[in-house]
Amino acid sequence: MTPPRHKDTPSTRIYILQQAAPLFAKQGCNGVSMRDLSKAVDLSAAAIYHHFSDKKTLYLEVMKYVFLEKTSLIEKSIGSDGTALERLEMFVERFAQLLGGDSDYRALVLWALLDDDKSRVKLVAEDVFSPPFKSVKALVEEIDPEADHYMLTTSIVLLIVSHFATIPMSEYLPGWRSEYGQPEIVSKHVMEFLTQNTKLKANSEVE
Amino acid sequence: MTPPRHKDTPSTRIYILQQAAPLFAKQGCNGVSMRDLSKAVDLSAAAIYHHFSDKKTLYLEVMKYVFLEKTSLIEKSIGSDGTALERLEMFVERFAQLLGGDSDYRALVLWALLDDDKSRVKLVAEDVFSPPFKSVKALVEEIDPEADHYMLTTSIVLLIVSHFATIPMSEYLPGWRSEYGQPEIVSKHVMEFLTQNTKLKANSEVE
DNA sequence: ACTTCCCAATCGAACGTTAAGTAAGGTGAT
DNA sequence: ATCACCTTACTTAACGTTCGATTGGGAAGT
Repeated sequence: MTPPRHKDTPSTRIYILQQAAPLFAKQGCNGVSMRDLSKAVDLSAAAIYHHFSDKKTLYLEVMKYVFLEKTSLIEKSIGSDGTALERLEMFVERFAQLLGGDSDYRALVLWALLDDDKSRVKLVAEDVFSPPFKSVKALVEEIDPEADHYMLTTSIVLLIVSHFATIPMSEYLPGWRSEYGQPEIVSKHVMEFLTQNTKLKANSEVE
Repeated sequence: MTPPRHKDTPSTRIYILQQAAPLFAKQGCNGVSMRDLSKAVDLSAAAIYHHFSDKKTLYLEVMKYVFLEKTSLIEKSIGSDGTALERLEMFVERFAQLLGGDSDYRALVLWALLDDDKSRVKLVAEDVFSPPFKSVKALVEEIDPEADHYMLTTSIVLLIVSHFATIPMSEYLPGWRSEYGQPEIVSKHVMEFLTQNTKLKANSEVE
């Protein structure tokens, strides 16, 4: 793909963000130079500075772009039809699908976790992850009012994220099979893990 | 702490590794320069090259040092006394204690996951994580012969790791309380998550 | 319609800084 | 006198960023 010069397409800015995302995902902010990036977008480094004030800003904009685009999909996946448990299952499946299909996304989540810049961590947490987290937590509360909702919600989300995030290393662990990287397998496993939990199951059977 | 010059203490090499670990944990390999490191050890940058051939090697040695030291503790924590479930619980507690008490360790695990250098990922996976992973997997097999042992083992380990690894971000999520960072709370939560799973519970009750 | 001007967008070149790594030599214990 | 260990001074390359010049399309004036 070539950069949109002049009036071809509306925004070179977004084109840069899109090309930068996989680079930052693979190598992190420090691992990508403006020259690397300029090659990827087929523009001079100076041209990039016309659209972004500096590298840190660009990196943050990439994060926002990738996260806001994808994370809004997650929230939408928590529909309003069916029981709370069914809706949770729907979320688990869609979220696994999203993470499995976009290795940039899952890598950027890890980079965000390791970010040395506290303000950037805070921004990502509050602006990006808080809304869907709240939604899932509400579901969990509905399913099991007695549980520690924060802990339980975190566990559910982290189980899915980490199964995908650890793929690069999992491949070298004893017993790995390639299908473990498939979203359907992961979401099925996580749901079994959850629904065979008596706490969760009690409310949909005993009552 | 000052560097062990000449004959003060046996090994400057290990002193360097120890001082480098927290730096690499906080900023990653790319985020730490040899100058940063030389200030931290109060030696010239050139002196470091007397002990390590280059930065990549040094980084790998730091990983090995931190991981091998700590991970051998994990394997030892999987004792041979008691039922398989009791031994699993012991592992969960000790592992949580380890992760909770050493933020360098948990950050370095994440850095290892994001490493762009495949050979380094492979080395860490095979030399460091495979042995304890095998031990835990054996426990899981004993507890529930029917389960997908790989998946289940991964989930257990990842639940613990990720609860700690995400602390820097979790603090900004709605509902966070500081005690969620305590190892006892995390291990208790994980064990509840596990033992209330009918699959696992079935074998210690129904049979 | 033609000229004029403007400005976003881009470039190559260069800035000053910092990176990893090297060279050559000094010091002190054995 | 050797050798492990450390120093200062250096090289070379790459970094983020800035500069001044150039381009080409759109708006405005005539």
